[in-house]
Amino acid sequence: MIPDPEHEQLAAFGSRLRKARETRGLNLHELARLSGTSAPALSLIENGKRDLRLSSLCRIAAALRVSPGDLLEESSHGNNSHPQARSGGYDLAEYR
Amino acid sequence: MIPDPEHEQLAAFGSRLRKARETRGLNLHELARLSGTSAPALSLIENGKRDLRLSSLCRIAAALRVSPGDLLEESSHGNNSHPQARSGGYDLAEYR
DNA sequence: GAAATTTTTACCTTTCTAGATAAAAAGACT
DNA sequence: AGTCTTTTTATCTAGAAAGGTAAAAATTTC
Repeated sequence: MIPDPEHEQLAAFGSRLRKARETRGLNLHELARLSGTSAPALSLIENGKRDLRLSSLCRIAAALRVSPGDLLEESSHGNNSHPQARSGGYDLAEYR
Repeated sequence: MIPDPEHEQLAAFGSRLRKARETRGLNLHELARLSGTSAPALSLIENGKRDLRLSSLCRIAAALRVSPGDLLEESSHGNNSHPQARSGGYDLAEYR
């Protein structure tokens, strides 16, 4: 059930998605119709309780008229801050 | 079987991923070990033949020391060109 | 405070990601 | 040519995404 550093990522993604949707003035039902992802699924995703496929992410982003990357980075509207600041949390194996 | 505009997105993602991996001088086996996604799966993903979960995308990006968004936008190394240029192709339902 | 809308949760089913393993194909090196 | 490395493909299995539907919470509106 989502190992935790990942849950953090999904939660952050979810809140950006929610913000983008609300900016658009859409409710879950409307976004569901536009994106092809059901409203219950969207609810889970926005709350960081469900993982989603890249293809779903792209469909949702298209429905919101934002680029897929905008839903992954901070700020939905342009501002590209941290160039290489790895957001932290992740600590996999090291290169060698 | 991936509806097609999506296959295009996945294929584009895959080639950016491959480029990023090769830039890092990693082979599939090494990236598999670093990311937790198996080499066969990575091969399918890089060739646009398999969808992947957002959580997997984030793990892979972390293993490559790039931000997840960098694998979705053009250019794997820093240069953030087109701010809002919707790449085109998508044409879902319209707002109303 | 009741009614309507929106969101969340639950249950069920189908489909697909993803790992493991192995084997085949492709490339690289001597 | 033959060997080693890297990548691709195939098969099998487990587990999770995602849709549908419906019902329960939570918000909003009158």
